[in-house]
Amino acid sequence: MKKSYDPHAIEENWYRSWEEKGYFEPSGNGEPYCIMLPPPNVTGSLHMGHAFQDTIMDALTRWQRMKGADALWQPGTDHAGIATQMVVERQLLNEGKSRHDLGRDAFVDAVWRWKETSGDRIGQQMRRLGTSVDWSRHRFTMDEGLSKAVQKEFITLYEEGLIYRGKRLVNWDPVLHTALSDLEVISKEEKGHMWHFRYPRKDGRGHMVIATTRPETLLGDTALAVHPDDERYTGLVGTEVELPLTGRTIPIIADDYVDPEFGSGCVKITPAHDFNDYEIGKRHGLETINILDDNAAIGEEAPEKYRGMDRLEARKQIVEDMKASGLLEKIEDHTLMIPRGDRSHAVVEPYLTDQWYVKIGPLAKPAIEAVEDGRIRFVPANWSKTYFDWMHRIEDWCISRQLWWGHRIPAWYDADGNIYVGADESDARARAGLGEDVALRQDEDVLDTWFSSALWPFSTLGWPEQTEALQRFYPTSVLVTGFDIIFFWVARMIMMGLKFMDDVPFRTIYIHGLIRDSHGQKMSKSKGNVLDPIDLIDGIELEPLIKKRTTGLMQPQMAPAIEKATRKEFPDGIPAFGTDALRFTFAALATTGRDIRFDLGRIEGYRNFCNKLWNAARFVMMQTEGETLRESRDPGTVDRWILSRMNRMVAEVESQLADYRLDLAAQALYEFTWNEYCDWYLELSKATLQSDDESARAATRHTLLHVLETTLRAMHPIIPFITEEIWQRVSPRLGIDGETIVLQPFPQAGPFDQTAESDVSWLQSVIQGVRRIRSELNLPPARRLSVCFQGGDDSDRERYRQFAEALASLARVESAKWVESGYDSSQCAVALVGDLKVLIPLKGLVDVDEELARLNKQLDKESAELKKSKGKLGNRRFVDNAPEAVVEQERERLAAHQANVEHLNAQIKQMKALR
RNA sequence: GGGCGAUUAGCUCAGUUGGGAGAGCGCUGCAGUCACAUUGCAGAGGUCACUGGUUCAAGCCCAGUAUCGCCCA
Repeated sequence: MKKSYDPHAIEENWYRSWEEKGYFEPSGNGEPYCIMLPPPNVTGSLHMGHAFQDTIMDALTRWQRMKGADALWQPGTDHAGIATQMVVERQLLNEGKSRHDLGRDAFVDAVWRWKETSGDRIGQQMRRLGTSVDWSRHRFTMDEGLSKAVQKEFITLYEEGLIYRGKRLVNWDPVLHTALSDLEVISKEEKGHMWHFRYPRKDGRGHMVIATTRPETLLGDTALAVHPDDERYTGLVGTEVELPLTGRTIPIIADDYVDPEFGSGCVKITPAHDFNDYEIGKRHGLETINILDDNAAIGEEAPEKYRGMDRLEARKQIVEDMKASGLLEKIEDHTLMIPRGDRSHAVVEPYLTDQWYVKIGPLAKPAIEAVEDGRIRFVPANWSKTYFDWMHRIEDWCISRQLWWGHRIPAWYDADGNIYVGADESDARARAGLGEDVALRQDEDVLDTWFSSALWPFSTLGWPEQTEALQRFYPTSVLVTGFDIIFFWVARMIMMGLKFMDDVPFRTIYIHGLIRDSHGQKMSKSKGNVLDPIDLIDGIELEPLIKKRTTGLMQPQMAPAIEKATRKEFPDGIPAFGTDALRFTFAALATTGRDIRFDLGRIEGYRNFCNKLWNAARFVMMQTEGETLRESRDPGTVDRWILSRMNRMVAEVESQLADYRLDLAAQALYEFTWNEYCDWYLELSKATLQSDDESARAATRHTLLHVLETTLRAMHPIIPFITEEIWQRVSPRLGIDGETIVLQPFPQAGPFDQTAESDVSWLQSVIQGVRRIRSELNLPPARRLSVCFQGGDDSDRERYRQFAEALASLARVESAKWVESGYDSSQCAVALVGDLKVLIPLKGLVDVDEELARLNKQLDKESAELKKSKGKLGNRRFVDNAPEAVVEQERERLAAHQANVEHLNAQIKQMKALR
């Protein structure tokens, strides 16, 4: 084995071998266990969020597979309607073409081609991460089978009256020319203005003042509204005002919606361009005048002067014109919420169009109940509140998108606009009993991508066919996802699962946090703070990293700032940490919090851990090469100790994984491996391996291998590569035949050995006592020391007999002897282990003052503890009320502190006498 | 305005039914042929945000305050 852990050398080939040999396919035996990969964008690439999530899913899947479950991790990709279409359109734009130049069919072909050529990039990256998905079952939302599922979904819901077509205000993206669902619109505060305008009263007796943030909508006003109880306007309701610049007059109406405290208490109503106004318009039977076109420029229904102007241009002109007419009262700075499309970042307009909707109420109700009654469980449980909060206020879902890339809506229209729905045109005719003579044209629009991914947990398993896989793996075991898509995706899968499969899509929803950068900032291309998981695995030099972060920016002017920040944060680039270190880091970061800061220090630490493991294995291999080993029938205390500690670790890992606490599982593995196996067992084994006791040597070798092999299996779900690499070398020495650790059984915790644990704990205390004295008195580590033991009982003597060699080797004790209670310890430093005093004769080795300082420090500590204990036990109510065990524990502590204080006082007195 | 969350060592975070506050990183000192310097040994470092309450006992339970964050309107 190489002297240092070199991830590159060992990760290279294992994945290919695992995949080729089909280890990741369900075995067909055992309890079904299934995780659905949340499908990434087919043309996307792996980011930190994916890598984090994949690590969690892989750890769970590998763990279950090793436990004998029939484990399926189902992979696939999503066609990501808008995002993908935008990418291809942008490419066309580089050639000076638009999708309209190509036409629909050619454009869709172009997207398919790009999907093929851009390749399965994310799949390749997932392989680098070691994800144990069953690639042979890979699915894509636009595959034939999944497209059939979408058609069935649409037709069924339509026929049950749960899908309808309606003219409604939608969020209109004027750049992408499509409707967006509420969730695709991001509202943020931006600086703007509040314009105060005068609308002249028709009776000529003054004017009404209204305030607006969007002057251009004036052209579409069809009323002014005041609060019915607002005394200022009581007599005016029902009268009319002139709508400036249009030659129209509009009524003043009364509606509760108006806040009389806000502004003048009078608001303009533009039903065609504002969601609230639309509702008011409906209540009062107001006309809706659509003044915009698809580009959000002023359209046909507006006064001729403004037609064709962009909305912002029109805004300027209207303000000018109002000013010129003396109708502009004032302009104030104002901060307001601006809605933007999450893909195009264009300001979204409320816009009146025909769209398809899912009537959500009947679907939401059972979906709420499924979580209420525990058929679905959120982990952490608190997320159910977020889910309920949203589900109780959910509104009908706009599912049509004015795009070309996606599942085309399976609806046809005749010349009169009647709707026919079916799997294809002839099916639609057949369902309606319509002859061939009636001409039909298909709806131009496609369905929201989430309309297909809502079916993911069963469409990937073959639905609507009743496949074996569907029978076996639905409902799936756990969904692993981020809280940011609880509404987008999770809720919709639950609704559709219950609707079409009559059962929940998953039993558990494990919600993990979002990975942020080391400063807590969200990682984003525009901020230039993204980390590529592959760069953490392979490493990257500073210059390529800067180039990567500054090319293809939406705002190229940010490049210098990004470069500067990158140079500062990664002056030497990013070293290669390897996949296992990255995965261990993700596991360790998988706490219950919602934000996760990713810091390079962390991954470096876990890379070091991998190196530690590597070198421990190297040591074990060196010690066992060509040697006999045999499992002892009567293992020594130290062997029994490490086995007991190992069993505790295994039990802990098992229970933490079952609780989705990968952080605590990782911690248990880390602590056991480093702080117990390496720091103590390996060190203790060195003495045994050099002893004359052949059978003890053989037993120790066996234990070294056995504990390592077991630990490797416990770690494998989190760090698959290094564990496989080492296991391949270690397992033959134990006579284990198996071609891979992937399919080995997960360890089961054996019994704990309390006696061995206490014995070794004693040994550790003695060693640490000696080491502390050595360190605090600046005695060189290499100097061998003589020690004397004083006090203690038979068990101390027995333990000393047992551990003399270990003590010699780990504490560098040259000789040790027992002395009587009357022994003059005035020239000794003392360590206390229970009733036992460990004396180190100093013979002028050390400064008396230093030793006194050391003793006084200890005395202060002990005195403080003693005082605490005394206080507690002196409290009648504590003694009376606390459980007996707690009181007893306190009494023991008191006694120990008491004794320690006495010993230390005596020692200090002797020391002082020497001065 | 509604909902959710956070506040613990210099930093990032664990802390289970209430019963002597922990880890990693960083910091200080010592250690260079021995599995590993990607290391070892030892150490320093805490008003558990604040106020009040419950309790024999509160980081943990309850009420309130402050600061910060996320989601929704």
